[in-house]
Amino acid sequence: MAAGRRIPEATVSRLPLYLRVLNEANGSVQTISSEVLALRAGVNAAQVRKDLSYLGSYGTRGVGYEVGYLVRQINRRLGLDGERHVVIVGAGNLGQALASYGGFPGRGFQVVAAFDADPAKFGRVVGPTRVEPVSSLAEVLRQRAADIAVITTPAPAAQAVADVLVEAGIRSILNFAPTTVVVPDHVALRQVDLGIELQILSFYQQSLATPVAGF
Amino acid sequence: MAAGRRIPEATVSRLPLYLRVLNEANGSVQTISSEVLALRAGVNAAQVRKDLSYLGSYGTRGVGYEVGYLVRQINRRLGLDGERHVVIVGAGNLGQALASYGGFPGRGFQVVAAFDADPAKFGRVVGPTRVEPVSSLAEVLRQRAADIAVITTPAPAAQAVADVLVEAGIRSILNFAPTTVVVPDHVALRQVDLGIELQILSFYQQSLATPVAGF
DNA sequence: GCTTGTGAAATCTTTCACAGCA
DNA sequence: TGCTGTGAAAGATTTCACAAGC
Repeated sequence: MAAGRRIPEATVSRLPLYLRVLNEANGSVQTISSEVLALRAGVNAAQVRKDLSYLGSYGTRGVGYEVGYLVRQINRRLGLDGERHVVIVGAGNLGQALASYGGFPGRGFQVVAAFDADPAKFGRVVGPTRVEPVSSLAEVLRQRAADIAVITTPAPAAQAVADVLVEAGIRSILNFAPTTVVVPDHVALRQVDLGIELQILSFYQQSLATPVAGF
Repeated sequence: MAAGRRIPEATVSRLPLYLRVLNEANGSVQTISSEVLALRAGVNAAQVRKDLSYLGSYGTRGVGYEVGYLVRQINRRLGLDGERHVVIVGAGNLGQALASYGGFPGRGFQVVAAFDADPAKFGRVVGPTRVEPVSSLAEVLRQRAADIAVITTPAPAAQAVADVLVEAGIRSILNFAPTTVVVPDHVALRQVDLGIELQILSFYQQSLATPVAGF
């Protein structure tokens, strides 16, 4: 009954997590209950049920959710049906790491190109492809029907790269450069700052330490 | 007046973002208004003011916030005063990328060791250190007074590594392996799954595409 | 006049609790 | 009986709007 509704942002951010748990469980079990799924995902069971209810009524009362079927529904709803072509701009350490990242192929993401501004890196093998000059970006993007671009350049280059990507017609950008880039409304943008993760962790650590009274 | 209160989780997750903007602005201006800070951080100005009010009343009405002073207050509140020693477990591509990640040194994080299970990698230079055998983990952790551990191993090894880390007395863990690890309550844990970022991006892209009517 | 700091309102998210169905 | 699906309650977060202060 909730099937047609808009999915809350908080739910969207948890669906990939459920997907991960479901894929790990797949093969060993046919069905999974909200309770088990919640336990493995580290959330509350009611939350799992509410989240999944936004996709539709895909569970069976008294039984649980059919794993394979649920995986397909979540994938469909996240827009992860087909294979997606990813290009990586910036073949430094992080770019190389992502190009050969194990978590991509199994999830439908295929790295089809990697770029860098440094001629010394041209031709070097990174993951399933080779480094190409950033000047050929626009052309290669079209040739290989790229869907998603990942920016792993140093911060000062990020905005210029984003501009070229947008100009070349890319619609999704994942930015790992530790600086904010601005894109037009029709481009989906997600920013990830690895340094920030460590800073937040520091706060958690501190707030765990402060009120401790156990012995 | 709000200075002593508990800081909401949502606020904590934005403070590092403000820190980034402030550090970029530092030097070129003395003070910054909530409006400018909000614009550059991509949030609402009222939100910036409310967030900063949890730290105390550090702004000046009619003027704004003194940049250097605000940076120090945020750092202090996040527990980022001193230098923190980071060890990286798993010297694959991602581990190497993090070891030489530019975003760490300027933020007070120093990589003091890197480990791997593969003897072929022992001694290899990664960032400011060399790869050591994971069997020496506990000993090295204590020797170099490590504060934070980053797990960049393949998924199957992550839990075992986390167990060793906890046993060796580490109090903060950042896990990049695409699997959930479990640690005792007194350990601060943060999980980052790079694949999930791409999946969420796919959803955004799709939801942008769906209701479009512009021309 | 300009910008902060903050109650109060609006909105979003989580959790509860139980009816409904296999 | 067991587990989903979901209204309704509780809680958290965001936004508004304006008094207070430089």
